[in-house]
Amino acid sequence: MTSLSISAIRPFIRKLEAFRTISDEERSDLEALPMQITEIRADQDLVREGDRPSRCCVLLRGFGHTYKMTEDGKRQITAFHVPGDMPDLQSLELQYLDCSIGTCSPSVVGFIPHEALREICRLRPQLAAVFWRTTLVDASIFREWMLNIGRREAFNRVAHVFCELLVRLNAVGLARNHSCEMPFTQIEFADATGISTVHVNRMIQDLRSAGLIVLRGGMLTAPDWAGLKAAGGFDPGYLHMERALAA
Amino acid sequence: MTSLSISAIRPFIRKLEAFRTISDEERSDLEALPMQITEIRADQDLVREGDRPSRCCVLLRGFGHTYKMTEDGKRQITAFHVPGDMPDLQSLELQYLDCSIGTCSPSVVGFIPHEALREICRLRPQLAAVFWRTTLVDASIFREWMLNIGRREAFNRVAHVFCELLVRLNAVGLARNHSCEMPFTQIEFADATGISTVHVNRMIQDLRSAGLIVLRGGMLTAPDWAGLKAAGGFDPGYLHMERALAA
DNA sequence: CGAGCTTTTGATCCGAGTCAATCTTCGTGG
DNA sequence: CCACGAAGATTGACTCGGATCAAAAGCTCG
Repeated sequence: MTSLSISAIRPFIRKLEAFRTISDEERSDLEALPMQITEIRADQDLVREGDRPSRCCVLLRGFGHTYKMTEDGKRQITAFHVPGDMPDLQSLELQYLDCSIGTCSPSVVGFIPHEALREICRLRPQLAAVFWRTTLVDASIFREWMLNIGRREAFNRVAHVFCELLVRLNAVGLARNHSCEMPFTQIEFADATGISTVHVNRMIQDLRSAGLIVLRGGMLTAPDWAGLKAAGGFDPGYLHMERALAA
Repeated sequence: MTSLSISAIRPFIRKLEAFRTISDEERSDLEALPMQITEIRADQDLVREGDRPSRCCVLLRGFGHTYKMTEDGKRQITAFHVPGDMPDLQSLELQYLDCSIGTCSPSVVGFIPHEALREICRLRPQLAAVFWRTTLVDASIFREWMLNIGRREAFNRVAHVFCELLVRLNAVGLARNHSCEMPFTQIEFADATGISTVHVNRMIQDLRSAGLIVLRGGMLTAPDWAGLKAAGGFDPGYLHMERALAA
């Protein structure tokens, strides 16, 4: 169990290291966190809007998303999650969950009791600061998504989402040569970009015929990275990954 | 100067108290923060995307907004700011500013050096947690705005924004009887909701003729609060203001 | 092999954008 | 106190990006 968790949480440590060096002592404290590690099927909710969780999730393998629904049943995905992400870290400080979080692919998720996280934050204020920082980066991504959804055309929106996922996956070692796993459905891209499924499909085909993406069998490749970035109006600054991008 | 700042920072304390009781010691530490208080005209940028500030702003009087621009010059407002808000608190942890922040009306702004904020966070971890919490609430608001922009019709979007502003202003004592100051222009509402100015104008007129709002001379009133909430699909849970709403 | 998803395609429609002009407001200077 | 100019609010006419509807074609997996 212990050895399993130590290797399993590697994406988690890697994600934190995208923002700041993690010392050996910090690393061993992180590895010592009590964590219940569970395999979870695709399309399962981990938590739901209105919950008052007493633990946080860490996505260790697989992909997920955060979403909200309007009163009349329309869904907006507010974030995609990749390995290493703590999608509900906010629940440590905010009792009430204002959104739902689910898996998009078969996943491995670690659950850490709030208590244990509070303890490690108390003992290691530097780690608390890194956790804070990850939530601030999430907020920065939300701002960029608002710009994307509110002020870019459909074609550019979809390109932007692909750019972001490639860069974020690259930061946790899950992309190479502008190529990565991409298990999200077009329905999910539609709900993330605020357009309809049919139109997402058309934009993806336009991106294909422009030679900007290859998307087949759950894999995405960007044969023309500069072109894709230009199409998405993508500037990675908002991801605050100086360290990871420099590497 | 000291007495000026102590009374001037009242909205700041009040905002924090919307989320948690502030003890007397915490309050006096907050009042002792070195703060340069400045009057600023309307439509001035406080900070710009790309800056690396060494201080944080507190909006003490007046209204502001955070915004980002696309490469081709379209603006998305990602947040409105009311007295008490710290619109760039994130800069304490994230070097690079990923958005611009400006005033919308004549304002009074306090500037607090990062150093001083880091010091108070070190001495009073409980206050650090409250600061973290305010940034998490901001993120929650971003998620709700994404839902608003991505999945609600123009009429409902505009209603939602009015609901949120009424509740937030009420929380800092700046609204009564569902009525508050409302200095934002229709251009700003357009850039906040992701629609065009012309269409915002039409939606506002629809809201008026539906008897849901009275908007004149920089004042907003909601004669039919339940109706406006219904129109906006507004549920204040995402504001995480149990304390303020209960009061 | 068939059921149930996704993805794709085509046809049609509508919410909202754009353009252009006019009307208000409001602050400023004479 | 009033004329003037600038910015915001309003209105109308026209256009278009993207939604909706419906159906067909691929995939995946029990």
